Amino acid sequence: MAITKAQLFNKRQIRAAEFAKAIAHPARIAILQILATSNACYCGDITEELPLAQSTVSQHLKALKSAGIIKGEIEGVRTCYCFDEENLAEFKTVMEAMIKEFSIPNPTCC
Amino acid sequence: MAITKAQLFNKRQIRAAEFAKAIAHPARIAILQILATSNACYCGDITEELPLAQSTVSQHLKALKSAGIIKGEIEGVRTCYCFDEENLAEFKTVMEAMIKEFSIPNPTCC
DNA sequence: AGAATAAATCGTAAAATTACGATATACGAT
DNA sequence: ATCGTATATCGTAATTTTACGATTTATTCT
Repeated sequence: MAITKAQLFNKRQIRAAEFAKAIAHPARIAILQILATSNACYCGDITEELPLAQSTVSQHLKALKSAGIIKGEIEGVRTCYCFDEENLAEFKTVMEAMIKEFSIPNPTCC
Repeated sequence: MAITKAQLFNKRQIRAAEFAKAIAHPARIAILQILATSNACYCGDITEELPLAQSTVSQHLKALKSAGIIKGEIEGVRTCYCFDEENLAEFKTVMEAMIKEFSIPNPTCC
């Protein structure tokens, strides 16, 4: 983009956007669902359940980890991915706060 | 991107990702907060409250409208933007369902 | 009809995202 | 030490996003 003005928004807005961006792709939602509902937690197992290449899944996992939604525990040659419960709580708080905020009916307009 | 495989994910995943993408930018979250808490609802008024050009705000409004989170009612020379309550309910449902889904502790791993 | 105003769209450029295959890295087993 | 396996990273290409100013469109007012 021509100019980046993200720094002109507040931290809450930036964090919420970050979380939203993390789940702004069907593949990442699918990965999170796999983590939540199946017992797959290795990149390889997750890749098997998805129509994507291993490198692509690894990339998506990295994105989820960067946002803090998941964490990766190295287990020898592989990495076990699972939800980062602490940050997941923050995710919930941020998202629910936003949902709540948007639900305030504005009486002055429309 | 080289190949698009979005069609290989299910509708719920795609819809959730769409909603998430809509709020995946601080400016769009700020716009929604302005809509929710101030009585600004015209592109011009919203632009005044943000460090962005009118055309940029208009673009963000379009993205929010495309996702269905807001709607625009033409009022003569201007357009009054407000939440699309029906879709906002869907947004809430989808997001809350996802949050809930991710909260199921996986007993088999990590 | 013409001027003023608000919003949308166009054109453009920079950056980010997404995907893949190929390669590198890291670890366990032999 | 070497081999095999799992994951991460690199390199690349296509697409999308983001931003801006300039222009167009649409409507109201004079």
